[in-house]
Amino acid sequence: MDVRRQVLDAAIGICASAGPDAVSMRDVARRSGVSHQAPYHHFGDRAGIFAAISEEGFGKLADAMDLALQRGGSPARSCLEVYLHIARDHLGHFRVMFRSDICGTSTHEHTQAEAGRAYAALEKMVELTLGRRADDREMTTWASMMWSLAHGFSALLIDGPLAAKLPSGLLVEQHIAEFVTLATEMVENQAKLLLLV
Amino acid sequence: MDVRRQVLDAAIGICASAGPDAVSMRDVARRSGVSHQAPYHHFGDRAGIFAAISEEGFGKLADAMDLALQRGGSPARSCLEVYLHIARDHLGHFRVMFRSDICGTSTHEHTQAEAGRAYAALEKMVELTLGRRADDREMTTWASMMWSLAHGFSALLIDGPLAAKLPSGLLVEQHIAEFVTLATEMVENQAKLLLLV
DNA sequence: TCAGCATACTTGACAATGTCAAGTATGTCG
DNA sequence: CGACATACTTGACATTGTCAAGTATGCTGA
Repeated sequence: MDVRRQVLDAAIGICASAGPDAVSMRDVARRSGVSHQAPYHHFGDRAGIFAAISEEGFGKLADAMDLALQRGGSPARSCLEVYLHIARDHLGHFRVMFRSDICGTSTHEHTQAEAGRAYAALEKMVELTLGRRADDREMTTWASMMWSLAHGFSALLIDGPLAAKLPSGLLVEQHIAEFVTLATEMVENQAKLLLLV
Repeated sequence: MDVRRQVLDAAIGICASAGPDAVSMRDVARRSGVSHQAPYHHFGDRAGIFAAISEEGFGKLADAMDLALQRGGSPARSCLEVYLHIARDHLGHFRVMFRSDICGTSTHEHTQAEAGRAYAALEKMVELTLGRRADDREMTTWASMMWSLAHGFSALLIDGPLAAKLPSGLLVEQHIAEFVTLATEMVENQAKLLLLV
């Protein structure tokens, strides 16, 4: 009944199974049992669908990070785990979220708002990890570093050549666990070191 | 005269300016002054062009990393700098190298060989940074971590939302320098710590 | 009650694209 | 000289994104 939702879900499904490039306006319309122009009414153009998927994805990420930080435990570890979890469990969203090229000119307003919420959670996590306030400069550097760890690993594992490089017999889940442990430990050691100086 | 090279360069240029999705067989043929089927002779299909670009890109990366490691200095810092340099200076290649979806089914043989060379350089760098041999398990974890730092940062800075998050007045070059310094220091501290235990 | 209007679509058309099929010209080699 | 590979070209086809113009349905204010 809800055409918008059906079209969106069809697109998300295709993104997860075959990637965003395989999403076609006419195909998602067909799958939703409507005419080839119905999606245009809800999303404007092809980029509009991707912007909507991206918005939803960043929303999920922000919510999950907020929740993880609220729950306590190591902030760095929690956020890394959440990031990887979202990337793997919402592959359709994740594959779109960082493709600004297909989401249209500088993305929609709502999409940027959700991305902003996620970035705010990231900064919160950095502050908790550092154990003190940081100025703009240091905050940006640390946020970039944490984000790079989480995002780089997700990207390389999901669509990149990393999965193929795992030694035989090593499960992906084990590798993820070891990565998260090393990254968390390293980051927290560095934070401690900075407190001492 | 060299149609293959002309087509490839046209495609690389479009990747750099508008992204791989904007590359069209007929367009690159037109730009090269040949018929719309000439590129098919050299590359088989659209994916073939991307596989060739990817091969060239990984080749450049592997060469640059080998050279950097040979030159001495901090291996971690050298490789991070090289990775960022390649990503920014060969944007057309970089945007394709990790898009396995558009490079065809599990990519071409040659492409994988070049990617393998780059990965070997990465492992060499990890070994130098750790200051000792590591078993498969530890090597994979460390390689993932270093690669994630370099790749995540490049991806977020170039096409992701990171560039927009820089505090006003902070140049991209400055941010890169600070990122590299923090990441190098952190990684090397962790390596030292592991040697003590 | 009914005209006016917004919402949620549909049908029809068009240029552009990826790719298959079949041609042609230019070597090169036994 | 003839067989064959290389490097193209011309022609066709289904599919795509999108513009333009229609239609049906529900609300809303006079």
